[in-house]
Amino acid sequence: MFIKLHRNAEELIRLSGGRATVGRIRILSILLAEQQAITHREIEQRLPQTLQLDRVTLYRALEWLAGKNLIHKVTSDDRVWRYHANRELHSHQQHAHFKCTRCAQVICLSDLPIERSWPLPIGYRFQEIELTVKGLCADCS
Amino acid sequence: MFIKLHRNAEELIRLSGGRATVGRIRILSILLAEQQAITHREIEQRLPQTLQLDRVTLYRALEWLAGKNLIHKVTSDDRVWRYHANRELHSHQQHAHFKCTRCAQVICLSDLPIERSWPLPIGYRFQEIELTVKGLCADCS
DNA sequence: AAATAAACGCAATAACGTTGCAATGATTTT
DNA sequence: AAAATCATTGCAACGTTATTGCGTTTATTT
Ligand SMILES: [Mn+2]
Ligand SMILES: [Mn+2]
Ligand SMILES: [Zn+2]
Ligand SMILES: [Zn+2]
Repeated sequence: MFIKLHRNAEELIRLSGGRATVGRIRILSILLAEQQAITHREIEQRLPQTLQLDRVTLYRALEWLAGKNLIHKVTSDDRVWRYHANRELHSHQQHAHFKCTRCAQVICLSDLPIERSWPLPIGYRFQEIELTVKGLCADCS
Repeated sequence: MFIKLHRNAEELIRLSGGRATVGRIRILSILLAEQQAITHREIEQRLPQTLQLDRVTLYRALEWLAGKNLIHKVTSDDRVWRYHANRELHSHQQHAHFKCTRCAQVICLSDLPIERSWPLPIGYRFQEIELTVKGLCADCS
């Protein structure tokens, strides 16, 4: 299972035209294995003891993966970025996220596509939308 | 005009059961005079030279005002809080915000009420929604 | 005017993320 | 297989936003 993700991750990285380093592969594998959007810290914790990366390296790898559209970043009111792998659905379609106000977990609401346009004042140009539903997750409610 | 806001601010503060300090009054006045949501820094800049408050005091005053529902905080992808006075419309109705991706200005889309509920996975409980439309403002587009 | 508790200012601290630069290592070329 | 190349890494320092502790000040009540 995880080995498969690992290979998949490596291929995705190569196809994006970047160097397939152990770090990048591992990070992307972790994100592919995860269903929720997780923080930099959480990714760090999921890295095996045998492969601890520097904080900075992790940040840079994530930035690179996001730039290649292999993952996306989710903003949040706690000022912490969360990262999530781009499944087929995600990559070219905007979607909403849910954040638990108690345990802070963030999930993708993949089945919640957002209309592309939105009524704005005159002269304003629409680019994208960021939507976070807040509440209690199943465990916390 | 501004003196009126000043009185209004003072009254709102007293009605909320807090001490009407010069700082709080001034801060709320500034937010009442502003149509966009502005940052801590921007509020600081709008304070008169004769009344420069400590950063911490400003943060605490804003927190207090938000707790009393006289203002609301807007989260953003630049990790900076923006603050906006609660007009009648705002206080009891959720609304969306717009952020310019070029000049970073944030405005309230007051006329864009959001449905109270939202379809969530089983077991999840809805509390509130945070919606930011991003794009270019009239000046930047 | 005195008493009281809330609010303030200052300094230190926390958290998240970024930048510069020399060392390393993945990939290509020979 | 070895050498060359340059993207990537690790480390240390830095930047920004926001928070906490604590002694002092001040708005409000008595
Ligand atoms: Mn997502
Ligand atoms: Mn608003
Ligand atoms: Zn939860
Ligand atoms: Zn703009």
